[in-house]
Amino acid sequence: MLGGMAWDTERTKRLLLDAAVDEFAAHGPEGARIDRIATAAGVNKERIYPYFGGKQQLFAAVVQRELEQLAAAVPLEEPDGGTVDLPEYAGRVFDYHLAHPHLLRLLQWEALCGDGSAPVAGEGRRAAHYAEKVAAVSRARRGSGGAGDAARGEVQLPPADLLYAVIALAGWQFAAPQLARMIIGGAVDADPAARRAAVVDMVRRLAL
Amino acid sequence: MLGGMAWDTERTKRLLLDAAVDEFAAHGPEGARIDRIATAAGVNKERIYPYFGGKQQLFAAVVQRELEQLAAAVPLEEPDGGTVDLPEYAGRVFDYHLAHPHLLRLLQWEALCGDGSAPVAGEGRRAAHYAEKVAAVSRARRGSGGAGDAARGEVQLPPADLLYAVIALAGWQFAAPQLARMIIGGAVDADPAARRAAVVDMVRRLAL
DNA sequence: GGGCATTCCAACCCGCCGGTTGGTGGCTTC
DNA sequence: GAAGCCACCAACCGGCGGGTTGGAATGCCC
Repeated sequence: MLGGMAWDTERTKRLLLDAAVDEFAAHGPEGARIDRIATAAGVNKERIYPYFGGKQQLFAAVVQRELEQLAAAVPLEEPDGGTVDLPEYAGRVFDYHLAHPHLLRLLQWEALCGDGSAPVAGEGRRAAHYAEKVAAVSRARRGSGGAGDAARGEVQLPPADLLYAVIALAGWQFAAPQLARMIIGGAVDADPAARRAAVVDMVRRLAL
Repeated sequence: MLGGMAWDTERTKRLLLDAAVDEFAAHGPEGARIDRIATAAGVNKERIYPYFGGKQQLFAAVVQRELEQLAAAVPLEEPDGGTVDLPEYAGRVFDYHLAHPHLLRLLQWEALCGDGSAPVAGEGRRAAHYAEKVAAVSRARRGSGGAGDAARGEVQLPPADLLYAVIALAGWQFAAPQLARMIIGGAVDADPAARRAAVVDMVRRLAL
């Protein structure tokens, strides 16, 4: 039609996926409406079925693509040459969630709708990804362990717990904004920089 | 009929609420089915409308009741005279989530289904409740602030941030079990005591 | 016994929504 | 031009599910 360029099936699929990300993130696999996705994409809804098979498969495709984009946007190795600043990393995780609120919502829908104990799609790859991050944290901390803290009788937190804390502290206020709003007083949207600074500060204290 | 005791409207309402908790926690306000709730309660579904008004109101009633139960079961102030042990409080929050997985799921559904910025049902009371907790934390810390930490140039974390951290650290592994499983290696179910200890330890470090 | 409220049962209405189908026209390839 | 795929449009189907209604049984109060 007005877009003119027919014959580009990849573009059609991409338009559908783009619209589906918004719709699924907003309403979840149950509440999402096929018609809304098609309308938002500027594509007829029937196109979904030859390309993806149905609503559930479209949701799976959306989650998969978002995870791939995450893996591409957040590389394992630090680009600046190997030094790992964990509090700053927490800040970047916060930034990512702030800029891409879809991902966490999709993961929450996945957690809520799926069986809690059953492995999710692509769990193997994703677990390996996190194991790599834990290893990176462990590597980075081995050198930076201050003797002063050791003198205080403190034992460092296990790297996995630390990574868990980073993700929880950075992510919780996006996952449960109504709680964060009621506790903090202002929403995340009110002053993102302050929230980011708080997360960075908390991780800094934990990483001692 | 078989229950015999008709005429006990409170009992009927309670039966409906009990069944609704399970149904809503499992499927959310959209995916929940009125018929399933009524059947599980052993009550006819029409009873819902005179008592609660509809599906959404029933969901709100369920959330409210569960929150009241949490507040009653996990007080912040020690009953033995007002001392506040924040790490231990985090541990008790963890215990509560472990024993009552419904609550956090309900809050997640609420967060996902509701408009992110619009106030949720009963937000005023709930916000006041959290403000009270923040005040208690603030009161408790004023005395315990170690001079040693001040000598190190450390400023204490704001009480609200601290309470936020407690709730986030204790709750995240129940809210996103698949992430926790992939990061930590074992699920929460595998070794709850270890996870609890980790949460308590992290809060202890933050509360310094 | 006569009102009145509560509950059960059993349909029923109606809108929504996932998915399908048939027809038309355009673009590409041969 | 003929064949074939791609996309649009429009209508349609069928089931599901929230919510409603009417009728009958039962217990409470006067």
